[in-house]
Amino acid sequence: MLKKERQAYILHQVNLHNKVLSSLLSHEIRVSEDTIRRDLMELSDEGKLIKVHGGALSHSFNDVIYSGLSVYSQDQKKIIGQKAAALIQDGMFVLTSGGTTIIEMARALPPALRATFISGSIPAILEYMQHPNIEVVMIGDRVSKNAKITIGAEAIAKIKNINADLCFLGINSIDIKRGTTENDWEIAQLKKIMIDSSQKVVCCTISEKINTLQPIHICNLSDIDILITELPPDSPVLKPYIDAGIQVL
Amino acid sequence: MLKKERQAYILHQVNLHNKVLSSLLSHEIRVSEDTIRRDLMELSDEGKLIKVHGGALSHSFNDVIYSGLSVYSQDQKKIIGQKAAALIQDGMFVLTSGGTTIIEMARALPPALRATFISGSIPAILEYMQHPNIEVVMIGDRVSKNAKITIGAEAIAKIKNINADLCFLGINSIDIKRGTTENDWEIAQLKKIMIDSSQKVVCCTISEKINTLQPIHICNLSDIDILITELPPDSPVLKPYIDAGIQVL
DNA sequence: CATATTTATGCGTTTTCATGCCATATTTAT
DNA sequence: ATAAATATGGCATGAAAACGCATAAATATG
Repeated sequence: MLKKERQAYILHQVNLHNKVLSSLLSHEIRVSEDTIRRDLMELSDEGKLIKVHGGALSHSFNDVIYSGLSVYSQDQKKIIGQKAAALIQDGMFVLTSGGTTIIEMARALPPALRATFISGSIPAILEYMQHPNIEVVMIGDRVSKNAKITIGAEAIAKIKNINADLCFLGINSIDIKRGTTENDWEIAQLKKIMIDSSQKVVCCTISEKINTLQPIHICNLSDIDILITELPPDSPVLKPYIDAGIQVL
Repeated sequence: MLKKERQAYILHQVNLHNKVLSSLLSHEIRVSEDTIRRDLMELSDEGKLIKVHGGALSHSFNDVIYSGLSVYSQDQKKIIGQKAAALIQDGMFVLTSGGTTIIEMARALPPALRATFISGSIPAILEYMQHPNIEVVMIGDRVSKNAKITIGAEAIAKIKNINADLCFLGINSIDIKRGTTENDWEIAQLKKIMIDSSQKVVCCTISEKINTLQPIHICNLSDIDILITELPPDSPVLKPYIDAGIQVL
């Protein structure tokens, strides 16, 4: 069998099944795995497939995943994300909302971390999926196209059954008197339940949302354990929250 | 034998078999391999074939096998997507698996369509979310990073409670004897349940996957109502499936 | 017709290519 | 953490190609 023939066959298989395994091909074509690997390498160099450990993937296969997410990462949110990620330890069950700060948290997770992340937010789930070692659980229900999160009775019931170690909420408003507030009723319900279902509640927000209000109440300051912003904890604007018994990072 | 004769013979062989081996030709025509090589070189210079190490290939070989497939199969899938999308009517509840054909179906949905789509496939959900009028429901559970789909007991239980009008399955193997098969156990389970939970079952696949087998059984042909490929329904390869009582589009 | 000249072919030698094998990293899964 | 699978780079080997050269047949030339 000619080299080109073999490569054509491989390419055919890749396009057919979206993936090939070196070991399988080697056995099938009866050449050494070295040869297969060299072939895959060449085809990969020519851009005809994507080489991965153990075999190769078709290009169209991998395209799918990178489609939906183009969050412009602000430095402030990156800082918040890093502080938040540092709280998570191996083995934890972590419940999270959606939002850009949460996405940044997901990106800041150390690769070695082994934990379970539970969320109804599709962008968040997409980020968690990139991580090599964390277990990802999606809360199902009706999908809100705006918020890109699953909402509804089903989702709420599901979250109620969870007992998480940590809950990360990206919030849009926090106020010393009224606590955190929302402008979407369904999402407010979800966040309330998430708070109830977690041992510790962490709120993440950029500082400009501090001392702002929205119509729908989520929780009081007393329900919040940790508040994360991009500011250093001794910033004056955070003082009232520390005084209210919240740990500020 | 004259040189021209020899070259004509070689060319004939190339066009007939899509490939020739220098060694074989040399033996066949009883000239030295050098001569064959020189012939191949000349023919290659004239653009009549493609010289490779060990022999030569016909042009059509490269055209068909190489450049064709990746783009071609995308087009094929678009055709499938359109046929599939045409089956859906306002008000329907539609259960779908993941896979590239399903994605194309999602893209082919008419903007005015009002229906409810239920799936555990994240790429599929992302597509459905782009649509202005359809309701999207996500099946929750553990996320399989490979398949980008939610899998597990929870997901299965959820699907069991659904009674959908239509079920679209992107399948990787269908065979006249064994029906449809899978190589992932969890996904096979999901597909089985989806079939049980739907009035009508539609299988979508490019024709290359017809009459192929994989290890895990999903369902028999009798469970399938409609089969969609990129081929016209009267293609010979589809005949056995029509005879088996499947509606082929 | 004798003899250059071109063309086609084969042969040996040297290079290059394709492939397998192995020892050692690296990655992945358990 | 550990075992299994996979990757990497070097090396050996046989097969194919390239190159130069010799030869012989075909063709041209005076």
